[in-house]
Amino acid sequence: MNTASAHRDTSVACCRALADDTRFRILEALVGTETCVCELVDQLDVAQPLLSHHLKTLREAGLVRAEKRGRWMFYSLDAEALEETAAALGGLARAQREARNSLEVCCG
Amino acid sequence: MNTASAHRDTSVACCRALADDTRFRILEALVGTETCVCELVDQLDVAQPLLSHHLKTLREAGLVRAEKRGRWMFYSLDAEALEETAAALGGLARAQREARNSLEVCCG
DNA sequence: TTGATATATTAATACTTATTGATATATTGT
DNA sequence: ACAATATATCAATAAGTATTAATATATCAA
Repeated sequence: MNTASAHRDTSVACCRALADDTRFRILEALVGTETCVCELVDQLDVAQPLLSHHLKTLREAGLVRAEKRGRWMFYSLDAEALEETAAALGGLARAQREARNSLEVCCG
Repeated sequence: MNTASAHRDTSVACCRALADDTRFRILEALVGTETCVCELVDQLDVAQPLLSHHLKTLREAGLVRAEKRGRWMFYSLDAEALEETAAALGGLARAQREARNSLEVCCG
């Protein structure tokens, strides 16, 4: 496994975690706040076991962190993973823009 | 449907299209070149019907454009959709960074 | 200790999507 | 017209994932 495909794996994994409406709403709800699951249940109107499941997916993708305090589990957004994914997509876009003048074409 | 959820829909749809290794490799292969399907078959070692299927997914997400010339169909990267998705993710990350000082916590 | 609360896990089901092989359509060259 | 090439579509299957209900685990309050 080379570096390029390792980076691709990371980006694809993050995009997969982001590719669900419920999970994206969770991330939006977590911006700027440490939030427990019961609060998310109220805010997002999603069943608790389903939330735990999606939060696990997000945690495995590195997009959120979890910290247990008392009987609550507090989730927070990890900006770094988001930034890396954004940079990967932005990098592709930029490379495309820069190459636009010298577009190769195959199969003449 | 309000603006916020419409934007979310767009981001989620793009992420879903990006959430597959084969499709991500297609996008990388398309950077700076207009490429036909047969060329992608060679470069990526993916079966032709599968490629057509994934290209359709990417086109529906707005990530690639298709143009028929002769018997070939040329695909190219659409930087705009990538930029919009990158901006959406980057925006979440930035909002999180900016709010870090004043982190709310629920459930005392 | 007992009951209540918060979260995670498990099992079952439904749904979506990736993949493959076969075939249809369109275009070009002979 | 015919054969060859390029691409798309279709049908079938396999694999993955979202969702729900039930249950387990952990913590706190009384």
